[in-house]
Amino acid sequence: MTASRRILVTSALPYANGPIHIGHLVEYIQTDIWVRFQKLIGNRCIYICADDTHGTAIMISAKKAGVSEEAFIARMNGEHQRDFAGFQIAFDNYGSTNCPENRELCGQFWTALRAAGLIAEKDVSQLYDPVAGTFLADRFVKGTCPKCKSPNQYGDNCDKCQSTYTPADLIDPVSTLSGAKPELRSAKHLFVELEKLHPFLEQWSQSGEHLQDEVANYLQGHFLGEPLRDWDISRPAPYFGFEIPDSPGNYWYVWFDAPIGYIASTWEWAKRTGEKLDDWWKSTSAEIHHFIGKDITYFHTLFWPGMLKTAGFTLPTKVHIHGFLTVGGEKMSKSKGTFVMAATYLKHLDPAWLRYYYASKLGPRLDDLDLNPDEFVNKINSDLVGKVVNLASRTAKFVQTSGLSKVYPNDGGLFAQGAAAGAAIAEAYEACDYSRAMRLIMELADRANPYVDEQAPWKIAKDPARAAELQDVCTIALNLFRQIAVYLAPVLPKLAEQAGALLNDPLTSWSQSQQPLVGTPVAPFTHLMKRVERKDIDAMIEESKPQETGAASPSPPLPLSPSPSLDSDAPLVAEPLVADLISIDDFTKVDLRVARVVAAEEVPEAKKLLKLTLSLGGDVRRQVFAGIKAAYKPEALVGRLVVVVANLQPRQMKFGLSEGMVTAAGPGGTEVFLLGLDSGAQPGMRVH
RNA sequence: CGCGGGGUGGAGCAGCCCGGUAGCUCGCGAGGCUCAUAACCUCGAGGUCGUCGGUUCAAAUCCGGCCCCCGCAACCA
Repeated sequence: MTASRRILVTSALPYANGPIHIGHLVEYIQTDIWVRFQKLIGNRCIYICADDTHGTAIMISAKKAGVSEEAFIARMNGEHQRDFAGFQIAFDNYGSTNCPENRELCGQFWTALRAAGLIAEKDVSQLYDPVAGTFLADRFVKGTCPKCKSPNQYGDNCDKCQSTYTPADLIDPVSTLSGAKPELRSAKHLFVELEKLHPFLEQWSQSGEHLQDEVANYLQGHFLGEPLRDWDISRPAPYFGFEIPDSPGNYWYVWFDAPIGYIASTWEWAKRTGEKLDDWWKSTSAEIHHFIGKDITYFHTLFWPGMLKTAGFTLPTKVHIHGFLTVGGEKMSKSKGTFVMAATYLKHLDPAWLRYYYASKLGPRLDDLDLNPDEFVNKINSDLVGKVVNLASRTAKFVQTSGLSKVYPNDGGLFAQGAAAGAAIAEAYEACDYSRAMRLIMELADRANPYVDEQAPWKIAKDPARAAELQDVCTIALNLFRQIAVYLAPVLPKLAEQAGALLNDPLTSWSQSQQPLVGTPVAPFTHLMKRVERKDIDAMIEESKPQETGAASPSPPLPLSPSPSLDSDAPLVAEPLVADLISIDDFTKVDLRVARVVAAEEVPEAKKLLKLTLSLGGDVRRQVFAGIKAAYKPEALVGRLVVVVANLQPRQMKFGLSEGMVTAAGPGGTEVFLLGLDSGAQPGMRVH
């Protein structure tokens, strides 16, 4: 804490295709706490973010909503900003990747990449789906591996022989979107030859300064051990994004312009505040800190540093990567109501609770963070309400008229002890080890409450002759409270504000934790924080269950009376009806058959698969691997009838050949519902 | 042998880098207090620190083998 640092902080840009949920908030709360901490200790720190607005998904969503892309992302931007504000996440600028500054900067990066000889232009044949009217991304194409001839491989690599290739190399490709046979269309594509930056990326990522150890390790093991593949950064029209100036008809892939959005948003901020962009992005004295989730590690630790390096911008000082949110030990689930939108949370619960809860569980590493409702209630009520806030609420009223003592009384070293703890707490904040910081802070509260108990101000208060003593005791208790409020200010800005108001001295600086406050008046005490009630959490989860999944449209609550016509629309939202009509001939191409499960067994090493042996009548047997392990016990399946796609191309899987597909409804995981048949059906019967 | 993280009283965690009486929060039991949002304080029960072996005077802590759990990846045709 010597000379003030200049720090630019970003969180990942949320995609403008859906609302903010409590999983997103892990990152924004983590980042906001770090930023507030930096500001509190006197560093110059700005927090930059924006909506990520480009790409095919946005196009589709806008079309579905019947509005222009611009209107769609504008509305989403408003919702996002509202949600973030609700959680006291305070950006210095919140922009959009669809802004003129970003277009301009993309051009700069592009020019630099060209000049550095990193852009390869290749006329390649890409697969185009004539039915869906779009080019096909790798994962939407399947076919036979050109190397080992394994059938049914995805477009970019073969899981049988591990070789990689492009989708156009596949033999007999099929579009997974429409099932149509893709056409080969020749188009110019633009690639970044990342391998040319290999030495730099190796050095940068392995230096031990910029990445968490396990991340550096991961990169070394997964990518840096072999040549880096060219990165295809252009997409042909139609595409919502920026057209590439020297390549008409081609657009920058969303992942090209998204991180540049960090700079564009900074630029907006700079214009507004009279700052110079280069002081932050082309400066050796400014630090850049990115906070991201582990899912986008690749982009931020390889492509992005490579792009920055090439274009002459400041490299990230540090990329802070966090894990995902689980709820009750499981992935967030829409059907279980644990996929809670930010707006839904705010309807039921106090944002400060989530901020503190996340803080108390966040460490400096990539572990997933579990939100456990019981623990949530517990932590908030006992830590915040029972310990911290209680210090003020049990003493403030005794000094409402007298104010704080003029001289700080002898407290047996309590305040000094707390002040001394500040260094370790600050260190923990700096290292993103918030759980440690919270632990250290709670130790202070655990020392303060026994003090109050010992002094028993409520007894002193009964004797008017001991007024000075009473004032002293409460001065001490309130100072200990204030000290804790300063330490918690990055996490609980509102509490810090309230504490400042209570003692008539706004909390604005970490240094206020080092000096006791004396002689100020004390405002009438009002509740600083409510207790959490379990029923509020339950109500929130309940509300998140049925129709809350509807992306942008705030759906009106359904009537409570049960009515068969009022099924939830969640499944349709998750998987919209297919618009393209098919002919009866198309349908009859699919040979659906009744089959009897004659054997079902676990595949021990497989996580999702059961191995089924099906009888299609007579002695026709099929071996099928079905992804239903989480939903069905093998013994429960033997003997039952299922509907199977009998003429599906066999697929070589890790554990054997799968010769068909068992039909089922549901999103997957534990929610898989096999089709059944009324009694009388016989194996081998065709389904029409 | 795909990569990584972890197994410490009922729950969640700290301690492990730098070996030496096993600690915190919650929960539980008993008592106290009554200022405070059924908040607060004191005391107590409860752990052979996953397992086996090695190093050492001494191992939760260092080394090796094994088992189990969780992410990612791979297998929901």
